[in-house]
Amino acid sequence: MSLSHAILGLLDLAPMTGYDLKKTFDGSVAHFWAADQAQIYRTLAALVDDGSVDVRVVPQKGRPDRREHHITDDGRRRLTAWLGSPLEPERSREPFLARVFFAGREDPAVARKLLAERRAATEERLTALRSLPDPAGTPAERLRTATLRYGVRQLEAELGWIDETAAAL
Amino acid sequence: MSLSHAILGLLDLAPMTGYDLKKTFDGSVAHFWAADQAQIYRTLAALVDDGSVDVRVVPQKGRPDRREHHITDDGRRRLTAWLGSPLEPERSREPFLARVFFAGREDPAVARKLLAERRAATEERLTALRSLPDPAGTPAERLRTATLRYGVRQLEAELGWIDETAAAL
DNA sequence: TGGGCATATATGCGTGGTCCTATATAGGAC
DNA sequence: GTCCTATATAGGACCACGCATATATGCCCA
Repeated sequence: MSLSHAILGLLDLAPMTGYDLKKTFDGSVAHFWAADQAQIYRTLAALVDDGSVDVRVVPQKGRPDRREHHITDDGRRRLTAWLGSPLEPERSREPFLARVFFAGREDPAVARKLLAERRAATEERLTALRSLPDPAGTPAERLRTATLRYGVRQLEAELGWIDETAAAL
Repeated sequence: MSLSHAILGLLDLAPMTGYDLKKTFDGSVAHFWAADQAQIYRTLAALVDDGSVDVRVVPQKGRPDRREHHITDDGRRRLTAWLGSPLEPERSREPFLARVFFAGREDPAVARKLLAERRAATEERLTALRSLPDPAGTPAERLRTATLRYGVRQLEAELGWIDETAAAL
């Protein structure tokens, strides 16, 4: 359940409503974490239950009240514990590679189409990543922008592999 | 539900029991797909239900009967349809990058430890990948080994990023 | 007046998936 | 004799998640 930790991390930067969190996930952390709106609200409720977060209702005129979620000391402790805990082994799951692996039973055109489609998608994601601001500031900011550079490197490596593989067909 | 397609793909290469499939997932396709044993049996049952696969029971002495699963013509059609269908957009979920992103609130030692741990894990996976045989044979075999080279490229890119990022701390 | 968009929260349903445990048998190690 | 490993299958509990949908309101634009 890394989503709860990601939420704690974001609430540590600033108190937010579920709605704010959704926008943040879709914006500044989309390159490494996608979150469903319903799941955000559910996880938020669980975090309130276990005391990691508390809610302050801010009335608004003309709009539903903001239920602003603030991280608690307990929440900060859990965040710190997570950041210091050993890395969980990641289990791979890459549908694209699965297709490549099995594409051999089809006409060569299928594999070519696969690679071409992926190339387009990868290029698109690369432009999206590169257009994001990359100012190196405080150490904390540098770590955050490093996650963007990670994406750029991975995508560039992928383009290289696609071209090599397509050429070998 | 890519697992069902991965299973169909493997059964297209050779008929197998659930047990065989588990070994295959842990072995030759582990670099791009991890599968839980219970989930394999459940998915296999679903594939039998929808006619993609049929079972031939092969009695054995001293061991439980082999329930050998064979792909049917319907199954082959579904496999082909999947291989030709448009790529699903992949939603990212990278716990490691999430940690890096939020590590800024901690002592610099935390980020350093994070990168060092990841470096070791990445290096380990690289050696595992490189030790696998890589003979270019038929076009189908070349596509399968291409998925290994994909992993090598990604891991190498990651090592580069880790070193760059660690140096910038 | 009506439509579309932004703000804001929440439930229900289904499903894919992980972990744990149970069952059955044989061979080899200690 | 007991324990471990390999072969082989499967159910139960639980969980995180994705998608669809509902509700409420105010603003702007046509």
